[in-house]
Amino acid sequence: MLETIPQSRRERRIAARQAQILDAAAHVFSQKGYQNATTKDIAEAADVSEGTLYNYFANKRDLLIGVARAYADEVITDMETIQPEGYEDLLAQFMANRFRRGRERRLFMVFLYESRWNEDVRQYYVEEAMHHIIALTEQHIRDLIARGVLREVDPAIAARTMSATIMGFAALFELGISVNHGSPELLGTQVTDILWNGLRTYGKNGRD
Amino acid sequence: MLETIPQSRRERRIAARQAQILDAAAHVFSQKGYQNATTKDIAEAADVSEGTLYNYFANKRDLLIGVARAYADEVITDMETIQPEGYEDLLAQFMANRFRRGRERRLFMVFLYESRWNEDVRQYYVEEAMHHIIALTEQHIRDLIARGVLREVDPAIAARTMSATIMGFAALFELGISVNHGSPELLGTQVTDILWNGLRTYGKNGRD
Amino acid sequence: MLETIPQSRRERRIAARQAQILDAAAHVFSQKGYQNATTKDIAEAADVSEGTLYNYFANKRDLLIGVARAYADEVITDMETIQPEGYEDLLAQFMANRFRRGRERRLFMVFLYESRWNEDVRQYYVEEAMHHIIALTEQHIRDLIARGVLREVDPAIAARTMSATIMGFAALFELGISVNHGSPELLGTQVTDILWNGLRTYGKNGRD
Amino acid sequence: MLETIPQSRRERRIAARQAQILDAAAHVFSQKGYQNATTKDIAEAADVSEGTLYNYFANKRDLLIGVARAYADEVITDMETIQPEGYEDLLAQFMANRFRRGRERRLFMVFLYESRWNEDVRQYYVEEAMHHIIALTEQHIRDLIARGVLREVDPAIAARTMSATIMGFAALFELGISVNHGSPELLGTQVTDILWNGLRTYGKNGRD
DNA sequence: AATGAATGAGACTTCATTCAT
DNA sequence: TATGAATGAAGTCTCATTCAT
Repeated sequence: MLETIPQSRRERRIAARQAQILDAAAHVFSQKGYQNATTKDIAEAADVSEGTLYNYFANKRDLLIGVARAYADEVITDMETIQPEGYEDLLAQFMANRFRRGRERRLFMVFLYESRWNEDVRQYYVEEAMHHIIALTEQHIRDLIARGVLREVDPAIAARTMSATIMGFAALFELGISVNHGSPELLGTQVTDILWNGLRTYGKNGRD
Repeated sequence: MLETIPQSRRERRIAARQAQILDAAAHVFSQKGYQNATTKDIAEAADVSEGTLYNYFANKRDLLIGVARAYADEVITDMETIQPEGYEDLLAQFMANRFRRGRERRLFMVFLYESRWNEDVRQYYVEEAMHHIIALTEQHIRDLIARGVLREVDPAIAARTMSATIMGFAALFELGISVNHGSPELLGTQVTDILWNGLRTYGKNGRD
Repeated sequence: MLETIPQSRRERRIAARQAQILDAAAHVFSQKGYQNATTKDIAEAADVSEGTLYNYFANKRDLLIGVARAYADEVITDMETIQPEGYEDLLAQFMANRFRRGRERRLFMVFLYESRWNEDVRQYYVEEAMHHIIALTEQHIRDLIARGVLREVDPAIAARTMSATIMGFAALFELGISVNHGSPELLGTQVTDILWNGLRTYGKNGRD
Repeated sequence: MLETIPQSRRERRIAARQAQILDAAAHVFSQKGYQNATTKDIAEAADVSEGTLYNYFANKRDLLIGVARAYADEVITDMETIQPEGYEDLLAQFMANRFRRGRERRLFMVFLYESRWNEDVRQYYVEEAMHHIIALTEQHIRDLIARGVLREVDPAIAARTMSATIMGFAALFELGISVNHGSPELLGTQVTDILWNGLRTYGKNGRD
């Protein structure tokens, strides 16, 4: 809630240092996961000493929470800036934005996993980011149904199905399981096609 | 008769003890994840000493591999015993079988995550189980397309979409994100409905 | 002091089993040293179970002592059977007998080392075998001096010098430090030549 | 000036701490041998925590190598500083320098033994130190033969005989086998006398 | 008497965290 | 504020020894 621009030079320096450390932590976590990452790794990546980490974050877990929070903010912003006209390729755009970069996919996996053992990660990542995304998606779907674009599915179910499919594909990508001849973008289009056909009405957008 | 069932009392005792330890390990891993689980935890859950673990498994990683292998076998058997007549609710049945129990869902998440850091888990779980499942699904879809039940989607894409959606829902469940008024079975049905509609043809099974 | 021939079949069987285990232990100790050798190694080499070892020997240390005692007996017997006429090549013969086989050299090193940490090994190997050998050598030297063959060195010093040189060469051999063009036998001859020249008188055997 | 002496205070502190730990390790290894020594022992002797050991050495084996290397350096320096005029009592001086202190003798035994199981100890101690010593000795002997002081023995054999005798005496000392009425210095003189007589010519230095 | 699975003490090692400089 | 050496709790793993079969 203190999301204002830091006034003093001191505050700006602190914020910059925090961001520098968080970025390093995100990098290391995405490469090694939370447990395998050492504070030494993170300090080296951030080009500070280990001791300095503890001047900005209470402990290693706090670093993970910081990364999760930043990631959640980014996801929400990303989601909200997708233009309403793009309803049909909502998934495609979101997938492209989120999972084009391996680092984002891997971080996503880390949060997904660690939120089971870490209440705060769950708080920041799951509660805030994912619920937010799902709520937005649900609203979109509700609108589309009202406008007759989509058939009358349960919007809650539909929104969760979309999220689940996206998450699942991120995992498949990370596991190296994917169609060999498809780029991320092409894949996104094809997946969207299937889900979209599962959801839409068949008056105006009949099969070709 | 001589192949599958251990002959001597000694061999039976060893197999039983191995199973006992693997079961304990599966339990602990599903509760704590791999890294948070200690060999002490597992030994206590198996009601043996820590040293005994090492009479049956080379190291902690080997325990995880053992659990993954057993899980993979189970998944494949499960998949193969689903009756062909149940094509339409293939997903529903599989989801119900696999993810009705929280322990299975949680183990699935553990394997999904650990396979990134552990080549053997990837080998046993991803390579053998998931590829197998996807291949089977792909074949089912191919058949259904040939019989005109499904429209002409790319079977590879479709099979992966199904897997991704199932995996994603397992994750959502674990995260506590799901429709509050739905049982796993009802959920499965609804999800299936969406995907099914995204895949089927619209001649005989047109919308009502 | 019970060095009689076992009467009953039972006693003979016990003695045979003990010998079998001791031989295995000697083999393993010579290959791996005492600390690196495991009771499992020894049991496998002896083709018995680990438990059986403990029916014949109180503990692992007791196995080492048993091997040391047997080795000491052998050394003493060996030493005593060298013919008196062979005075001049006493060293050569003894070196050849003792250290021709790598196993003997390596066991020697093991006893030498372990006797520092193990009072019983010191007792059986050092006290009994080495003191015996040195005493015998000393007596030989005393005789040779009395007969005018050797010059009037201190027999105690001379005997210890001989032992030290032999031991040292065994070590050099094990370390792989030796003259590349010499066989053990040739080496023995040359070493003997040097020591012998250091000890003998120069009336009848003057330099040529 | 910039090479041998650490510049900064930090580097000096690190070097001092390393030396402190190595000294403690040398002490413990000489008392207990390598295998019997625990990292706990060494940490206590160095008056640091066990964890601190691992800030300076990768593992226990690395500590042994560090001690061996320091010892080897010391031996070589020692050997090289013995004055050429002292040819005749080369052994006596070297023995006195090396083995007057029990700790040196015991460490020597530890390296001798452990180099069989530890490639790096062999590298640092045997390859570098012992080969060096033997080569130097061989050269000395070669010179003495050329100058007619020693008779025409094989210099390689003679050098190895000297080394072997010294090593053997170190072992005898450790085993408590030695002439009871002799000091190390007197012993050294007597041993030298024997070897010397075994090597020298008999023109100018004939027996009296 | 023989077996070998079970035991558990204790070894080595890692690493998040602290704190003197 | 920054540093990074020191810490020590806690983890994994080994292996001599025991004991029920």
